[in-house]
Amino acid sequence: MKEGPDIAQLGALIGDPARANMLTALMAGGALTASKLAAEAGVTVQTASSHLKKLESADLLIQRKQGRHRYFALADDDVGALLETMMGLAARRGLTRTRTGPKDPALRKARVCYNHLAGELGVALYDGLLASAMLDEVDGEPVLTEAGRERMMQFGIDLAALETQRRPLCRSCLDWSARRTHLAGSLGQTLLSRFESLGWARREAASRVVHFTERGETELLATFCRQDQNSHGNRSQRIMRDT
Amino acid sequence: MKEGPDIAQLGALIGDPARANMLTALMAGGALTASKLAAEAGVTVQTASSHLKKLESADLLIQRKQGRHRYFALADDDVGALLETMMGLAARRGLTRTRTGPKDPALRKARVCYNHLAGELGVALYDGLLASAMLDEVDGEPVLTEAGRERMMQFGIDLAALETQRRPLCRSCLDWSARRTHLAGSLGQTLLSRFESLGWARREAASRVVHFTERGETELLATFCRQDQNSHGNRSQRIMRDT
DNA sequence: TTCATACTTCGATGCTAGTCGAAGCATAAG
DNA sequence: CTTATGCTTCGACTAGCATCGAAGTATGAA
Repeated sequence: MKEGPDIAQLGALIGDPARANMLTALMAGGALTASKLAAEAGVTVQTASSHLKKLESADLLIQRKQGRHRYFALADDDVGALLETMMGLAARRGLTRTRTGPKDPALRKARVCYNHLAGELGVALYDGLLASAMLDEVDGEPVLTEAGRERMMQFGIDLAALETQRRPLCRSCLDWSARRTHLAGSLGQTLLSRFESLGWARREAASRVVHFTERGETELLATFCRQDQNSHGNRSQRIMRDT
Repeated sequence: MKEGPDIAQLGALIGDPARANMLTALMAGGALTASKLAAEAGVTVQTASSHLKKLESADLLIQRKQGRHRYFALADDDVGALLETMMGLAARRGLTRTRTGPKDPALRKARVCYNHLAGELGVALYDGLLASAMLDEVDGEPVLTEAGRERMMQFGIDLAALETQRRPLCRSCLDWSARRTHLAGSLGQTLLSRFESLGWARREAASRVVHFTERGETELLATFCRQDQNSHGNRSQRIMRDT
C-alpha cells in the first residue's frame, strides 16, 4: 500500500528478546565478543551468531575481528539514540522485564546510560546540583548556573571546549530504575569520565554497571550534593538509600 | 539476566508489518477508525482489531468511542517522536519497503511528516528558504535570519507566540523519499497549517498525502523559493521535478 | 421490531522465525 | 603436527503468532 522506510523491519530486529538483550548490553558504548553477547542474551553461541549476522547486515552493529575473537559494537550514535528513546518510552509505559538478575542491585545503584551516569547516584548528582544551585531548570531543560560553571572548572572540566561542540552541554534523561531525571549531555558524559580518571569509579568490563569506591561515592556527594551550599535546597528530596 | 525497560516488547509491537502500517498511518496526527486502519494495513478487520487491542494495552494508542465508530490515535507525542526516530534511521539504513502502492507519487510529492510538510515540496521549501537567505544553517541547525523573520511575519506567522514555546522554532528533519532535509519545529508546523488555511493545500482524509492546488504550489514557490532574492543562491540545487 | 453497520471474540489453520545439536572453518598455543 | 578455542553454517524441530471465517455484541436507522 505504502512505500518508504520500513519501521517494521527495524522494530522486528529490536523486537526479539535475544537481540534486544544484546543491543542493551552494547548501549554502554563498548565492544563485546560474540560469546559474551550470547551469554548476555541467554542463548547459545549458534543462535547468537545468527542474530548478530542479522543485526550487522542491517547496519545496526559493526564487527571488528581481532585474533580469533569478533568484537561487536553499535554501528552508530544514531543506533544508541534510538535505543535510548525506546528505553525511555518503554519505562514510561511500564513495559519492564520480569525476570531479574544478580547484577540488579549494582545496576540500580550506578550504571552507564549510553555514556553518562545513571542510577541512584546519577539522580543524586542531578538533585544535588539543583539543590546547591549549580544547576537550574528553565522550561524543563537543565542549565548550568554561574556558580555551577565555576565549580565545574575547579573540578577540571574544560567547559570552553565542551561549549564549542554541537551537542548540548546539559540535557536531562529519564531514569528507568528510579523514576527521576539524571544529567546527560556533553557535561554528563565528561563528568563520568572524570570520575573514572580520578579513581572514584570504574566500569565493570562487559556490563553497564559502574562501581564506585567508598571514597569515590563520599567525594561525589561532598563535591556536588552538599545541601548547605548557597541555597536552602529543599527543592529536592533526599533519595540516596531508598531501596 | 537483566532488569529494566523492555525494548523487545516495544520493538515487537512495532515490528509487525500490519501494526507498523497502522502506526505510520497515524503519524499524521489524526485519528482513524478501526476499519480505515485495517484497510491501510491491508488486513481484515478482525486482524486489525486484534492488533489495535495490543497497541492500546501497551499505551501506544488511545481509543475514542463515537457512536458505533472507534477512533484510534497515537497516545502521545512521545510515540510520534519514537516513530519519527525509527523512520529516520530506517531511511538512512536503506530499510525500505519494496511493494509500492498507488498513492506513492502523491506521497512523494507532498505529505505530512508528523505535523509539518515533507516530500519534494517540503525540501523545495527548505532549499528555497536557504537560497533566499531567509534561513541559515549554523552547526547544522537551521536558524531564521532577520530577512526570514520579516517575511514570516508578513506571511501571517505569529513568531512572537511561537518563540515563547519550549519547542524549538526551527529544526531540520531528514526526508526519506528525497534524501534531503525539510523544515520541522514549531515554524514548520505553523507554516503547514497556514498553507491549509490559505487554501493552498489540503490534507487527504485518512492518509499522509497533502494535495497542493495549482495556484498553491505556484504561490509557495514564489513566496519562499525565489532564487533571485538577496543572495546569489547557488547553495542549493534545484530539485523540484527530479523523479 | 427489524435490518444494517462497526467492531470484537472465538477457533482453527498455517507459516515464519527462533532455537539448538552436530559438524565445519579459522586462529592460536604447545 | 595436535589440541583448544571462538565462531559460523547446516538442518531439523517447535512454538508462537498473525491470519481469516464464523459467530457474537453494540450502536444507529427505519
